Formats: sequence, structure tokens, C-alpha cells
Amino acid sequence: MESLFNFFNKYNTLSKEGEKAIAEISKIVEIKKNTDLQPIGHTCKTIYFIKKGVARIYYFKDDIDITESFAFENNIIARVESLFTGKTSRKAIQVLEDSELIAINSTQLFKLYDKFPEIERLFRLIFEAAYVGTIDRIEGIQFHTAEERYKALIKEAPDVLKRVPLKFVASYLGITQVSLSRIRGIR
Amino acid sequence: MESLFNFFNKYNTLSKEGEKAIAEISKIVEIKKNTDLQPIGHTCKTIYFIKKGVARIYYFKDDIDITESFAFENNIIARVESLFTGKTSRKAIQVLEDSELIAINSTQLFKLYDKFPEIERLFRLIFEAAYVGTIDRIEGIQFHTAEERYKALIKEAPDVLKRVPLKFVASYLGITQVSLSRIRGIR
DNA sequence: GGAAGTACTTTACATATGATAAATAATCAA
DNA sequence: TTGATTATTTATCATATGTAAAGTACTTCC
Repeated sequence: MESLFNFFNKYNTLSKEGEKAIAEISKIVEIKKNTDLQPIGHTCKTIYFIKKGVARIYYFKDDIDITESFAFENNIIARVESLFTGKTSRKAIQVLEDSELIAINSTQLFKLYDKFPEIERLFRLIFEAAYVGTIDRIEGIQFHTAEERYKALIKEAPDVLKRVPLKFVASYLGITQVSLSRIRGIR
Repeated sequence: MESLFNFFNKYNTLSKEGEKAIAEISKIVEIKKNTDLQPIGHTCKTIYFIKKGVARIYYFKDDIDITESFAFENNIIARVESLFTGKTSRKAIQVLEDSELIAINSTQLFKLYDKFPEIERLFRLIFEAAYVGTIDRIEGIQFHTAEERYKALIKEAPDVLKRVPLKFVASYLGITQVSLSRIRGIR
């Protein structure tokens, strides 16, 4: 659990009791490459922290697989739109390498908020940061060409290109795989 | 302030003390059509609630005016990416009609979080909901044609078309004004 | 009420990206 | 290793949206 608490410390330092409370509602999950953590169509009740591996959130639009986001080591991944609304999620989380994750039960986590304001604050700060990332991404999608977005991705997250199949990168960038291949061809 | 507290009640009901504390750090602002609430280039330290009027967040990309979002009566508007990071904002908030707003000082608000966990929770819930909206918007931008996005906007927020110049709507939809005009021409 | 500035539309042409299909390359399982 | 599956690239053609320029219609303000 130590890597998880190190991650937390970047946002808000917890007391020993706070850490213990989170440890109690969390468990380590090992999972094989290319498998789904949770299926589409259920309400999301888990926040995952990635100890080792890569994961993506994806969904289907007209039978086409669309990657919404990627997450790597020492980051969390969750289907926020279901977690916060309680609605069933049209999305799934899939692991792209043999991975080791820490699964935090969100139902129990949200209950801890009453007893531990420090935990509520911690997750508030984590999700505020994620929210800012999402706002920036809208700007990227809306006002940069596919080529600019691809180059920005190489620069900011070169790991993605190394560890993730290009077909997933394409839909993440909002283009077809053919288009991505064309962009990569230009040098 | 009553309209503000009614808005809050949709997320978390505050105690009288909590309401009073917020009232003390808030003030009513009346502002004329087409003026900026705050200039580009400063750190955002205000969350606005719109009592009457319309506002938009905008910025310049290569000298072109881009609208990031609109907000109408009984909603809040804030440059979240600056509010949460403390960085200066490249964005400005502009009012598109003679408007009446409630300005909440965010520096003082964040200080209240320690004393009033109920206020911290309130704003956590408000921004969680906004975050979910942003996630949904990415999907809209990325995987729907401009025409689909325009029609979705008419359906979800017909007010926008009535109260906001089309040039602002165009950049909000991620297209040029010419393109929007073309789409509107098709019937 | 008229002039000046804004907002909106229309046209013509350029271009980035999509769709489809086929070829090649890489990965995986027996 | 070999064959089968999956991933990636390449080519061709279609189309949505962008750019530029000009025209029309509104607003605003003196």
C-alpha cells in the first residue's frame, strides 16, 4: 500500500488512522493483460490505483471501440461519470499489460468522508486536479489538428506510444487508425 | 443571496452558520453587457453565481476568440483551471447581457473549508458534477459531427441560440462561424 | 434618420480526415 | 516453427470543415 500513500502525499498528507481506514477498504488485484477490470453496464464502485501496468477506459460508439483515457503506474483510474452520479457506466476499464492494482471500494470510501475530513479533502484535491486535466484536453481536441495532438502526446507521454497499441491511441486522439498511420508516416 | 442558497441546496444543505459564512465573503456585482468580469492574465480568485444574465469563459488562440463555455441564470461560472492550480488564467469571463452576479471570494472560501466541512463538501459536489459534464463534453466533441453537436445544443440548451451571438456558439462547438452558418442553412 | 460598425450568410476553392479495401508486419497459440 | 489472428500501413476516393472574400442584414449611436 506504500506506493498508494506516496501518491496521496502529493495531494494531502493523511494521519495514520486515515491511512489505516483506507487500507481496510482496499485490496490488491492482480490481473492479466487485455482483460477487463469491470464490465460495461454496472455502477462503478471502485477507484483503482495502478501499482504496475497500464489501463484504459473505453466504450463503444456504434460498435467502434473508443479509448477515453489511459493511466500508468502510480496513478488512479476510475469511471468518474458513474462514480459521482451513481448511474450505470457505459464504459469499461481494461488492463493492457499484466498488472497489479489496488482497488478502493468507493461506497465505503465515501462513508469514510464523514469520519475523516482529511480523506474527503484528499479525494477532492485528486479529482480537482483530474478535472483541470480534462478541461485542458477539451482545448487540445477542439483547436489542434490531429497531427498537433499526436505530437503533443509523444512529448507529454512517450510511454503511451511504447506501451499501448496504436489503434487505442488513435481513438484517444479522436481520429481513425488509418489517419494516425498517415500522420506517423510524415516525417 | 437566496437564489444562491437554493442552488446550494441541490448539492448539500448548509447550516445557518455555513450560509452566513458564505454570505460574508460574497458580494453582489452588477455589470453591463459585453464587459469582462476579470481580465486575462490574473489568478482567478472568484467563483461567480449568475442571478440574472449570461456569461461565457473565453480565451484567444492565435488571436481568435474561442468560447470555452456558457453559463446562465442559477448556475456558477469560474475559471477552474486557475482556481484549482493557482496559476494565472489565460481565460476571461465576459457577460453577454446586463447581468447581476454574486461573487464569492475563493481565497476566503477555501479557508472556510477547515472550519466548515459542510462547505467543503458542498463545493466538492458542485465541482464533481461539473467534472462529469466536462467528461461528457469530450465525447460529444470527439465523436459527433459539427451538425450533430449543433442539434444537440439546440435540444439541450435552446436558450443559447436565443441569447448568445452565433460567432460565440461556433467556437464553443469547435467550428468556424462560416461552418455553423452552413449547417444552419441545411433544413 | 443615417452612418458606422457588427453580425450573419453565401460562394468558391483548398485541405484534413474519414471510409473502404488491400497489402504487409507483428504477435500468439498449438 | 508454422499457421492464424491481430496490428499497422498504404492507396484511392469521398466529404466535412476551413479559409478568404464579398454581400446582406442588424445594431448602435451621434
